[in-house]
Amino acid sequence: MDSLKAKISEVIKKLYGVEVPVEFAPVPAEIEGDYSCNVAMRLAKAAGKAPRDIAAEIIAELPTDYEYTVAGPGFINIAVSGKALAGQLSAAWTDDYGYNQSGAGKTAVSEFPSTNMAKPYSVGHLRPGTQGWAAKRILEANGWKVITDNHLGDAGTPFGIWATGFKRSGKSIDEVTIYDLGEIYIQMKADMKAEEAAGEHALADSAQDWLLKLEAGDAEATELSERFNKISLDHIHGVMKRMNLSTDYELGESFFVERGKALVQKYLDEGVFVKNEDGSVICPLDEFGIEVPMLVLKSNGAALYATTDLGCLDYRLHEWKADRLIYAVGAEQKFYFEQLFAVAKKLGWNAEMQHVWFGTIDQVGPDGKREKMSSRKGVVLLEAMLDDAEKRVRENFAEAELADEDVRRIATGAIKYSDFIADRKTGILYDPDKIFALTGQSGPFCQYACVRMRRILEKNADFAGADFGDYDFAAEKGVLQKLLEFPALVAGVAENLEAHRIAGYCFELAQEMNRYYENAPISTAEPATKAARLWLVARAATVLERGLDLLGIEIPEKM
RNA sequence: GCACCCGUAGCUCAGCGGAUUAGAGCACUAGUCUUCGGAACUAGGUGUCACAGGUUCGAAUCCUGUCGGGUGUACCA
Repeated sequence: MDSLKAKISEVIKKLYGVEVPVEFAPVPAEIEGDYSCNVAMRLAKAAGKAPRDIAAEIIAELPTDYEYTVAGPGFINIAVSGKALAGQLSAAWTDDYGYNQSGAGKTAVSEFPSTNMAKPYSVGHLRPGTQGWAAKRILEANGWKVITDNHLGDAGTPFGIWATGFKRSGKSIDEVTIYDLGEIYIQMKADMKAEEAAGEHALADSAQDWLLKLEAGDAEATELSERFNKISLDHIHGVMKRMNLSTDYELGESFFVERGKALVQKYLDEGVFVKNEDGSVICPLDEFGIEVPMLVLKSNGAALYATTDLGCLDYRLHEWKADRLIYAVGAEQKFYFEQLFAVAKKLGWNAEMQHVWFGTIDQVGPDGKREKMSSRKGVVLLEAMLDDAEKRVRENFAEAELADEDVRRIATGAIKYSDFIADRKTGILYDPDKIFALTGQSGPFCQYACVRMRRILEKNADFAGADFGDYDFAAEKGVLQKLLEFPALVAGVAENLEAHRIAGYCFELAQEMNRYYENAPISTAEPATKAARLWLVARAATVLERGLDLLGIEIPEKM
């Protein structure tokens, strides 16, 4: 089809002397043709002619390998035979079909899930993980080298709050679990809020003290921090393993404290940053149209998120030589990242910096209204969600006698896919019955389609690769068109990291296959037909698996 | 106040630079099949695409305004 596009461009240039982007779109089922092209309408104004007349003129110049019709207001509809489509797929097929090398030689860093070590892994950290992982896989499919880094929240105020609350609780460090620590943290946050409202600040001061002690290398603070971090990290690793997520690095905030502070001093000396009377340091951003300057050092001299993030940014750009930085973080931090990226620009740091933000996870509140999930309202923990998902899978697939690993694959497949149904910018409504749905547009539906294809291929393995003569591929047109779309889709989502378009594609392909089986029997077909159909199924299976892989969704052995 | 995001079917959401009769899933109803794996497939929609203007041969899509919801707005992360 690419050669036809080029030919159309050529004809347009010859006839009208202009260049117009030529794209093909699928045609609605009721209308004759397989692809439609709207160039005639785009040309109408420049050419000063009616779109339908232009379409006719263009068609007269085109090769006769295809059938053309002028439809509607001036679409050129192109009819392609199934055989021609099969020929195209065959010609385009390689071992890495769907992938490309547009990012070859370039390095990206994808930051996720940036877990807050103060609390147990909650549903709130679900999206950073799924979206950040998809960003990594999508870029890799486009030839990028991708470094992943879990930017752990292991420094800053949370430690101070933790330490203060922990000492107050009187608990033993050898007994506390991540759940205890999470409760302590949440209680402390509430108490501090009440304290602030009362005009007091004993707890806040204590938290700041602990923080300063830690940064100064105080022995007790260091030990507490290490113990807390180990408990938290073990927990995070456990949950990530169940989700089949991992990162190459876990350079937490604490790793960047010194680097960040040194940078602040450096740019303070150079006059880029400004010191306030109270001792805090800011970076003015007026020239970027941002009225609120970025605070890069607290008045007491302690680092804050911006300090460590600046150090981190510097590290990624200059140590890892990154060309592109991806931050999979919620929408609440949009303004923060606008500031951060502006600071980087001001410092002359050049790289593509992208905040891959996403909407909140909402729930239905007691009043029946949709509201944001939050710790105070009783947050759903990811471990509990995974347990629930696995329980539902076991119940629903009781007859299949699934292996534990397959149960896990299906459960996480359902959870992950639900995150990719909508555009990442759209908030998600947490509804367990919908997330764990096994029918309709869901992860299990797609996984099932893969398993089914694999089984068909296995059972008919002896026919694979056999000659399929002059089979017409008439029944396969829908699937073939879908398969031919895949490479452009993978390339198309690389810029804005729109994983939901991959998810939609996987569903459509799975659905297309289900329709296909209805009227195209395989095992009972004539040898040539059978070989042809197995050839198609093998390719569809590969594409569907690759699509799901980009979303981090695994395929179970059986289900 | 200002900035950003959003408003599409009963519900949850697609609709990528404007284009053929605005789609999918869920739910509901009725069918199909002696099932290569039925968790399937087929059929069934009277939607002021929040509202009002504008640009255009053509607007859910672009522009302006209004209303409604969400998020953010320096010592939290």
